Amino acid sequence: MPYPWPMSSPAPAQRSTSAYRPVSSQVSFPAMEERILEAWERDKIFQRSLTEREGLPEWVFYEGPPTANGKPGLHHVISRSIKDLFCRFQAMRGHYVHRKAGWDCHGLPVEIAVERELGITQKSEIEDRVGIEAFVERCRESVKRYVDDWERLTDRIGFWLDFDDAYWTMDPGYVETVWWVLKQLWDKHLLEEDFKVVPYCPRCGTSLSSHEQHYAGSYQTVTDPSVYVRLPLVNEPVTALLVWTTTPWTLLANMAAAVGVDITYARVADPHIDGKDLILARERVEPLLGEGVEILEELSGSDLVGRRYEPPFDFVESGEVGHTVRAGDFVSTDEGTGIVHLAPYGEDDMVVARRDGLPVVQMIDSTGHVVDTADGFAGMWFKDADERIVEDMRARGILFHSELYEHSYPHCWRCGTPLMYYARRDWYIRTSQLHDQLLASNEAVNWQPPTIKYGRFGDWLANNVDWSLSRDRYWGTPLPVWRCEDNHAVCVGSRSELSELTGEDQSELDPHRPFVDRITFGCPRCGKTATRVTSVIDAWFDSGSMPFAQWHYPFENREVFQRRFPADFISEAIDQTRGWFYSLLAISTMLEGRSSYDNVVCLGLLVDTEGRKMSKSLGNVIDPWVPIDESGADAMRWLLLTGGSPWQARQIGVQMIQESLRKHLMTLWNTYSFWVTYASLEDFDPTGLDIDVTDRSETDRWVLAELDDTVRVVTEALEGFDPIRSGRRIERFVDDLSNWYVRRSRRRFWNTSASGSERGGREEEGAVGDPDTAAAFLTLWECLTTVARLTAPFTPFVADEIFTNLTTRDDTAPDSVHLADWPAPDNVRRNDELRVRMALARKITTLGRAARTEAKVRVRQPLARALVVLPSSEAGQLADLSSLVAEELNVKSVEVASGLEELVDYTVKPNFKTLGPRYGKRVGEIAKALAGANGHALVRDIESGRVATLSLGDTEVELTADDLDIRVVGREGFSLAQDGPHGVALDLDLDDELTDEGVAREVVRAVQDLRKSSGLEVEDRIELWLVSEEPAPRRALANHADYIASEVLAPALHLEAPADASRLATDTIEVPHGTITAYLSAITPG
RNA sequence: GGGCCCAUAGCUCAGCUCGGUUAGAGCGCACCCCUGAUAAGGGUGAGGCCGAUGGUUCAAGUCCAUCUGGGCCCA
Repeated sequence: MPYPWPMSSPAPAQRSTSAYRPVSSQVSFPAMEERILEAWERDKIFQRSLTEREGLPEWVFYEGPPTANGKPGLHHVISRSIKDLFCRFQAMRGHYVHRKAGWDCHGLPVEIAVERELGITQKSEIEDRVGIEAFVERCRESVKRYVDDWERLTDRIGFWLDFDDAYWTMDPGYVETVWWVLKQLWDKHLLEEDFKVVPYCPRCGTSLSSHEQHYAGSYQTVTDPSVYVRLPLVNEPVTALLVWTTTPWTLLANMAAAVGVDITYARVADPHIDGKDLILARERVEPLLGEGVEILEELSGSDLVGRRYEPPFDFVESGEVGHTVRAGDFVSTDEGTGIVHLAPYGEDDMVVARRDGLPVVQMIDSTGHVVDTADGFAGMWFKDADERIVEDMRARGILFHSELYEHSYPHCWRCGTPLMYYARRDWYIRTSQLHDQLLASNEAVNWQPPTIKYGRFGDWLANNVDWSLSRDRYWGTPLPVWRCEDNHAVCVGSRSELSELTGEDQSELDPHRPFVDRITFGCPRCGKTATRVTSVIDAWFDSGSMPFAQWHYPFENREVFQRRFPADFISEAIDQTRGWFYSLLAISTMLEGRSSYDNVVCLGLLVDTEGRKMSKSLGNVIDPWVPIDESGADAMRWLLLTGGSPWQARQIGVQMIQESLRKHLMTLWNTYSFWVTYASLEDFDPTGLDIDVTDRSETDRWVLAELDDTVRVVTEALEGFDPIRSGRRIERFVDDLSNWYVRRSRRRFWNTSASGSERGGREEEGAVGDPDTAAAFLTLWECLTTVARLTAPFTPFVADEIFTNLTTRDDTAPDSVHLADWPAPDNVRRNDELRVRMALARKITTLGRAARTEAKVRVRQPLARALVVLPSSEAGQLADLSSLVAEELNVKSVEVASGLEELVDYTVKPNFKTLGPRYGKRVGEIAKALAGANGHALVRDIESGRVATLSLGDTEVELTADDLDIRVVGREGFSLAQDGPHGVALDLDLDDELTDEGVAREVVRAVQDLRKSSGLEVEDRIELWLVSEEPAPRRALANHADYIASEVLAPALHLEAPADASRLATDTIEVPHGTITAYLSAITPG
């Protein structure tokens, strides 16, 4: 049998009842994953993970629909992995977990991509040059363009999602449900038209909702002119109002100036122009003009109200009240001058304009350019006009001061154009009326991490403003409102309703522009022709309607909707707080009076190794296919899911993924490979084998106790949506399994393997002669199959590879780990006492190794004794495990030291945890007293079970073992490895016997090396010659010939030189007091 | 300007909910071991005033306040 086996193994579910799939310790994870994907596909494992769990309680997951108009990046992998993790976990926990895919199709991002393709720079070109129908058709194509990439990546990383039954927000059925949702709101008077100042993107030609405006990255730091302008009073030309603005272009449309009626103003001399005065808030005099400026007169705000000033530009007719001072309660003296210039570009401004009847004249058109009537500025881009406006005012002497001002300013979240605030008529959802209900809905949601709930998200809800719904665009769900010339409006909630209104069958209607725009009908109230308002709606409203619209509810699937509302679980990145998390919550609160999700895992952003957020524009996005092809999806998932808090911004690099492969997955794989290698040699079959846990060795019982603890911790952590705690526990267990259990138990697995391959006829199948060997095989098998199930939600591929292979002989086992049940805790395995004892044994071992390192004595050299210092209460714990410790340290005996008091000192410190509450402030005195006390005497008292007493001047303090923290310290000249109350010293005296044994082990090692370098297989027999000139090595060889022969599988061992050494493999071995030369050749069977 | 988050070893991160006097892991580094898991693996060690200051407390990486720096969100 060749070893290692080639990796041309068959794919998983091709079961054989006779043999395990060979496992190489050198494995290509990406290739293995590809094979498993094929097997899943072939055996329909995903479908069966659903059908086989039909009837179980549902655990409802909602997929947040991505817009597939770009390639998915690594930051998408993390959220898809998290979704998959909890879905798989809950499925194995005994739930039916439906996983319907979804695609977000509508909206500005799609339109902008198409505009770029078509070279469109002006919104008007869409209607004039391209035509709405053709444009919309391009949009429809564009959203499908990257769907393949998304499906491929989703599939490759093992995120099970039902793409065949995906919802598309552009489907007529989906749109119809959205119309139905809107109609519900209409009937509740929550959908209304209103005239407001809104953030408006002049390039896209549409207003933005507040959550779009506040979308991640939309605020950018920009430098704008900050100007102070003189507005001379008409009947008192020597005096000018001083106003401040950072948007000079708004001055073109100045309509009035506002003051606070309760603010005190001051008239001061204009420092730049002799004989002229300025008026500004008294509090602003010093910050703006410096100290020591003489106040010529104090005025109250109300004194100023009504006074007329000369406008900065004469494009706006003053009328009755234009260009006069108005009262405004929003005026503050925190910055500026305390006098606010009013223009139709601010919410506050418009309130005053409406109240006082100010002249509202738009000086900027809807494309962001200055209108024709503005002589000298006409046609300029509004931001570009700033500079010329400043110069113009400077030339006319009304500019008091100008400087550059750095501040953050909102930009269009998709095209990057600076936004304008613009007074417009738009459609709104009155979410602000639902303030309390929204907060109540949020109250019932479990947020992970919890801080979002009352922090970022709660704040957002508390400051909720009406949802600006309408967009003057083309590719979106059309707002289903028709209106006649008398302003009678009808909201249409379904296609059948539209059929009734029009008297024509509209069931086949494509509910998009321009088709819906062509539909008109007689107004039900007045009979005049009603046409649709041209707006489409915010695409966030589409995705927020998905709990309803993904099922085309209520037109179909009423029962399905009931069953799958609300979701148990959703997860997206933190940038969705104002996006999907909000739209879902708002819509379901309005319709169902509650949140549409119970648990939400909110992910942090991925940042690159320089701490910058990964984004397309920075070009620092990691292509997920690179790590997938290099290290595999499991390694990537493991790192993303367990390598740090998913909700914290994290730095990720490709080399970290390789590390996670090597460190964790390879350890697991090697352990698995180890089992399969020897189980194959032994023909071991665990099926039906049952060895009572209590009948197994201490090491077996220990590892099963650790396994049981792992099951408990991982289950609890995943129930609480904590992937990091569960991942760490799995990682630790795999490490324990590999580096302690397997290392300690290795020999038990090849106990009989020397004869295994020579057995002519196979014995009873699956029989392993030695019960201890069988117990070891079974124990490791139980650990591996259980770990496979625990890690299945994290690393679905390697878990399935391990699980299917290890259960290959069990016809009753599921065909995939993903069809298996989650492991349950087992009280028979549970053994915390043993876990504590083993921890102690490992601690002593660690100290022993440190002592060896210190003494520079290699582990192969046996030593007579290890002397262990530990509290007497622990001596019993070590007793059963001392042979294990002796073996690990290669010492003949482990002795608990007594009478070592001359060799060690003790430092005794108080255990503050117990003494603190009892003695409070006096704890310090106790510590001081202990430091000066006789350590040996105290320890003697404690060790002998007496209560130690300590005198604190006036009081006696009684101390038990629990109250003291005793640490050993090696006395000078005595080498002792120590940690806390534990210490290990080694007896370094070597007699001939020990030395000889060391020589023997050195020889074994060298011969094993030689076997290997000669290309022998592990089970090959050899003929061996060992020769030395010196007496000491010769004695060692003679004494240990049998041991050496059996260790290196040398039935023929000669302690003399071979007759003809020319064709033999050879090596010279350095040993104490001489050298040994070894020659070997393989014994050919037969 | 306001809110939230973060700051722990050279690097990437745990620990903080619930305070206990010796703060952990991996990577990297140094030295060593193992050689029947082997293009692996293991051990030992060096490396931290836990961002700063102040407070609460017998006791603070952990709780509170302020500040600094970084990030995110908002005005």
